[in-house]
Amino acid sequence: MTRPTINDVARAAGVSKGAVSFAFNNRPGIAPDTRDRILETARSMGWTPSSRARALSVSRSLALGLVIARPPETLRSDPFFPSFIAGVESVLAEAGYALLLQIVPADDAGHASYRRLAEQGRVDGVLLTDLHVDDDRPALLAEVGLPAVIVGPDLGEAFWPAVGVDDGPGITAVVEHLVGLGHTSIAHVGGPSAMVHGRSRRTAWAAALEAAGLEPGPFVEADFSAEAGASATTHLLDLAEPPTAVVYANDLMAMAGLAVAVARGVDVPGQLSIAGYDDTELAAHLQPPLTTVTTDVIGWGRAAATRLLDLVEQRQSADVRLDPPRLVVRGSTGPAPARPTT
Amino acid sequence: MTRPTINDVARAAGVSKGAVSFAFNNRPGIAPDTRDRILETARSMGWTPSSRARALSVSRSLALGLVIARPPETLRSDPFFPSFIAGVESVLAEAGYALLLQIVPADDAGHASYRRLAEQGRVDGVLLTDLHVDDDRPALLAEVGLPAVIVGPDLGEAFWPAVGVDDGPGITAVVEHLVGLGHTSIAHVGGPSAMVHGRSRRTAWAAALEAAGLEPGPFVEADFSAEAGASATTHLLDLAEPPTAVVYANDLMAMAGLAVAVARGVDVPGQLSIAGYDDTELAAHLQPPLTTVTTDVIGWGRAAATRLLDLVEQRQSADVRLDPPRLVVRGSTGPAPARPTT
DNA sequence: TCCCACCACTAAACCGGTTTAGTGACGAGC
DNA sequence: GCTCGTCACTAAACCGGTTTAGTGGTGGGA
Repeated sequence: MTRPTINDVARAAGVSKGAVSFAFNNRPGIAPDTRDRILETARSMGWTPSSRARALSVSRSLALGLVIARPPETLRSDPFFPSFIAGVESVLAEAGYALLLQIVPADDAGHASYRRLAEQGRVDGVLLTDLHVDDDRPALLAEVGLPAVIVGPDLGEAFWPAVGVDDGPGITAVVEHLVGLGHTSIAHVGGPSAMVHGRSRRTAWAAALEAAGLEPGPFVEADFSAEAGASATTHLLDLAEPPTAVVYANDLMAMAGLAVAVARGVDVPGQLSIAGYDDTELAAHLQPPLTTVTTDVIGWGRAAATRLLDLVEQRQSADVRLDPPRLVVRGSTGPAPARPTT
Repeated sequence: MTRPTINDVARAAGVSKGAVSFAFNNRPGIAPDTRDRILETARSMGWTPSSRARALSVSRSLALGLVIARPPETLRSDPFFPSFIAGVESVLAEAGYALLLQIVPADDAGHASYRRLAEQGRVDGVLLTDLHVDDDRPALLAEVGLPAVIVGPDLGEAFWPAVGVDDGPGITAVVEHLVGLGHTSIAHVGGPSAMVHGRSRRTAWAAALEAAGLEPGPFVEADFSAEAGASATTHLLDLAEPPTAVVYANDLMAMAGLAVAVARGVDVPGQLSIAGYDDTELAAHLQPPLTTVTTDVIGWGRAAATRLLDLVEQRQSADVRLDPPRLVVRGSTGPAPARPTT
């Protein structure tokens, strides 16, 4: 009943365990028919090398880590991670690696988790997400000697390579779309400016407005949550001169904002155009359906995993090109109203 | 630079490596002051036992597995897993275990993944989610000798223990709430009847109607997706005698259904009451806000992890009581219209 | 005083692979 | 005929812990 070991296979095939190992990792020094005999014996006994033993002898864990330091509530509605992980997984499975996932309270941004993973030698490298503007995790990882790949736009100054689509062009496309519809007062409800993807979207929004020769519209900093999206929207609609269009940093805030507008009797898109970011499943099924930006998150996961594997296995890695974010126009955006909403 | 090993610590403390191991796993046979000296030496050298080496010598992986066999698209909007995993994680971290996550295409329900995890000895046990009515994974896991805990309602007949709140009472509460509002034609848009949590919700709905002395309302089988929720709703509203209330098996379908109703000019809740299940973050921020059912998913994750740990460590495990699902009444449900919608 | 039990600790085996050093057989070259 | 190199393989060390068997010293009881 107990799993066979390499010794059992060696004995059954009448060779030394070294030979079995050689045959399995097809290295030279084993005659073709001996190799075949060994592999066939192993197959018939149902033997697969124990990753525990392998990990110890090759001094690697054969596992990568992903630490998500966030309160689970904000994770519940995040459309990013499942797809991202699926992409990561598809690469790791092929390479014989496993993914270790930790979801921890946001307290210390997961520092303790990273430290533990490194000290215990649980993983050979980690993926770094949700990067903050002055994130000290890269330094921490450099200190404990854990290779990492930053998931998100490349900041240039980083210790580690970054993989990710720049979200700027997506926001730019949204703004250009709205400008094309005649809007001149385009607001932005952003994520926390302490977070990289909060800041980069805001920057792109501001830059696109400037490029179009428009005044910067009103900006409200929120935190990607529905609650914050709703109150930001209330705030915007209460302005003396409310914007005719709002670009939200994610779908969740946009959807909550849409509900607020509807509840106040503001016609969308007649009086107010609304755009999100993420292309959540629900976005297409709202009333009106939400104009938003879609990204190839699975491909992103694949790219990040590939890059990190190259890093831990000390391979040279090719630069991957990811599909840029793509604007999806739906019913929540329309021509600017003839005169400002009253 | 390279991590110290137990040998380095032993040498530095002037003892054998066995003594260091004893001190760390506080077993008898080490004098208190010797123990203190060893621990202090280890601390000052920053030594932590390598989980690779530990795993090999104790013949356990010190890791549990979670395989999610679903297309990532349907996972994107699933509010369950992040919270669930957070709960699991909180227990595992304390016990020194790690969580191995695999998200794989739905092809073979993850059979290959389970087999691989077992053969390679990657994990000591797995959590089984998304159980199908005639699921063969329990048999597979029994065959490969991998302990498991089924996440979901206990079916009684299973090979392995099950942990999870019964979702029946939640649906029952929704139906009773609607009956109390005077509804007599209450429809259900369910999940796939091939899935346990699809079937159990439908059964609860039918039973609650019968208990209230009502005719079974119309039922549409869907697949938990927004798309399916929308078309099911269209179908229901097209009936000669449309229902005055619809109970959806999850929030996503309910929200899509709500949008369909609004688009058709059906007043919610004036002409049609709508209820979901999950208490998604967005539910409270729709217009009208969605009546739904909330569950303590984090506690659920904790309970499942605890149970599985007890199983792999061969401990007796106490039966945990989970908070039952709780009805959250919001604006999408209201008194039944005086006469059927026309 | 001698014996025994017990305590604190060490030496070595073990987990199951990978990897290095070494060995015997065989053929080629001078 | 002897040496050398190569091939196919084996024996043993090694990864870094845990665990078992064994050992020396001390105290108590007869």
